[in-house]
Amino acid sequence: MSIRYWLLKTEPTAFSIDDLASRPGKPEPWDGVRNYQARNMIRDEMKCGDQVLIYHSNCDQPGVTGVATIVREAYPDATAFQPDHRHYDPVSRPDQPRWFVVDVAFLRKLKRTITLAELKECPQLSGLALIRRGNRLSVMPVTTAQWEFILGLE
DNA sequence: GCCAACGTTGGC
DNA sequence: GCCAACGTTGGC
Repeated sequence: MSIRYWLLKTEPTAFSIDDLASRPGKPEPWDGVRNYQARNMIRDEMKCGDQVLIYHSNCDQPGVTGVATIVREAYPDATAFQPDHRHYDPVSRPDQPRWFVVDVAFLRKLKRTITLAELKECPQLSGLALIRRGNRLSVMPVTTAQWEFILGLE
């Protein structure tokens, strides 16, 4: 089975590609995902060696900013167990976790941000969940063709 | 800051 | 199980 490709959204004020780049060799748990569809992909489908596009949302220039790779497969999201944490979920318990993370490691930052506006104009990406109106999914699969096309825009 | 789109909650 | 109310996401 060959590797798969994904896109992960993050708000750069919370965690950005620069944050990831500043911790070379230090994997980061991709925590805080609280959506079942996204959770299922994290828990069931993302594998070590898969590659991910890092996407910045809710910022001046929404778009793809970098590339990372998965270095640890799903394990429980510890932030859900912490009452003081922004992502605390009392229903998720250590003996029966509801939310999961994978660890991602920095690969590279793109030379420029490939903006959402730009991606929207590409008919080759019409099937990508990101550009569908009203889309809120924070984790989504990217096909090999979409992956190569997006990085080809760099 | 606005607001459309979407997901979740909870009364019934 | 329905669905209105509410909260969140996230582009603009």
